[in-house]
Amino acid sequence: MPGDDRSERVEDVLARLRRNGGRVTKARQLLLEELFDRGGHRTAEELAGAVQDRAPEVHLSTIYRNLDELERLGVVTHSHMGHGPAAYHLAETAHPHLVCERCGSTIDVPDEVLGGLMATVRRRYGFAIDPHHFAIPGRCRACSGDAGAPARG
Amino acid sequence: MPGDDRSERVEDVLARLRRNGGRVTKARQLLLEELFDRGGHRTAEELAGAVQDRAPEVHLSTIYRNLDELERLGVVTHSHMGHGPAAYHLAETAHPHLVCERCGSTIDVPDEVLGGLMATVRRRYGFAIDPHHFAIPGRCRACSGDAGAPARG
DNA sequence: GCCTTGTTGCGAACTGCTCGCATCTAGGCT
DNA sequence: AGCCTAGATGCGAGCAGTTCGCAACAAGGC
Repeated sequence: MPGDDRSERVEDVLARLRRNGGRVTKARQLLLEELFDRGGHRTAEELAGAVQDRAPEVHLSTIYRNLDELERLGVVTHSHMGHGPAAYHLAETAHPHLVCERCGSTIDVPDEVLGGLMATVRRRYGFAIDPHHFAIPGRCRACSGDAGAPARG
Repeated sequence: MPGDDRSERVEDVLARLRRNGGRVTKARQLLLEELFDRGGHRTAEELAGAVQDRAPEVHLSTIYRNLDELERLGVVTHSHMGHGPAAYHLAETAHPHLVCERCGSTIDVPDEVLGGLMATVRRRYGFAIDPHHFAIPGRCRACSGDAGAPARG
């Protein structure tokens, strides 16, 4: 079972939190369990929903605050996926995203796909791209095939 | 004077608008003049301000609606520059942007900088990147030099 | 000039997120 | 076990950016 690994990791983060003068609360525990359990990208709202299944009193603003805190600790990061809400995920599993502007589907790509661009931009402009913070918009295979009416501007 | 050229281009768009069953209104005229006159990237609010200098009654929502309309006509596009408001500009002058997450400065780069990435992603995933719709975040030369406290998360 | 229909001004609504504040509680100290 | 204090929470209000509904308005074909 990877569950043990999971709770070990959760404990780990909670310990780090405590060492930094933070406290271990139910909201934090549940949020971390969610994050380590299911991984993937989830919006703050989705995470709040999942946490609220087990502790309905946890407020969305608490989720945001805790995600912020965890981001400061380097445990999670968020990426902006197109026009909608941001997606949060474990920092260690971060990777660039392609998101289709028409159907909304996302494709996870390995870091190395951006390697060339990052090198070029660093060389030419001294600019260090943050490859995970934003999604790369465009049209997926299916949606660039049919030139039909766009699903959204 | 490039003014002649400008008003010619404005007339052109207005004619196209009319041909599509649209009407030429003061708000549209002024907005187009702003866009063709100064170019660059400007937020809806900035454009509204500029238009309102000459016609104070023009409402921000009218600016949004007209920018939408002009986008549908292919005259303007918008890009999302980091966390703030969107930047609108003439479609013909669109180009990718690098924006520094720390100091907010932006660097305009030529399309060809993204050429390699676009080719790779098209080949590997059949995904057609829209290179202008989102800014590429990271750290500019100055801000990646000093590793100091980030100006924002 | 008239009429039709696209456009406008206005404010209210909406989304995604942040803040202020009174209350609560984790957890170190005893 | 109980106390205390500072961090965390719940809640609602607030905010930025944008969209919407609607009655009033006006462009431009007739």
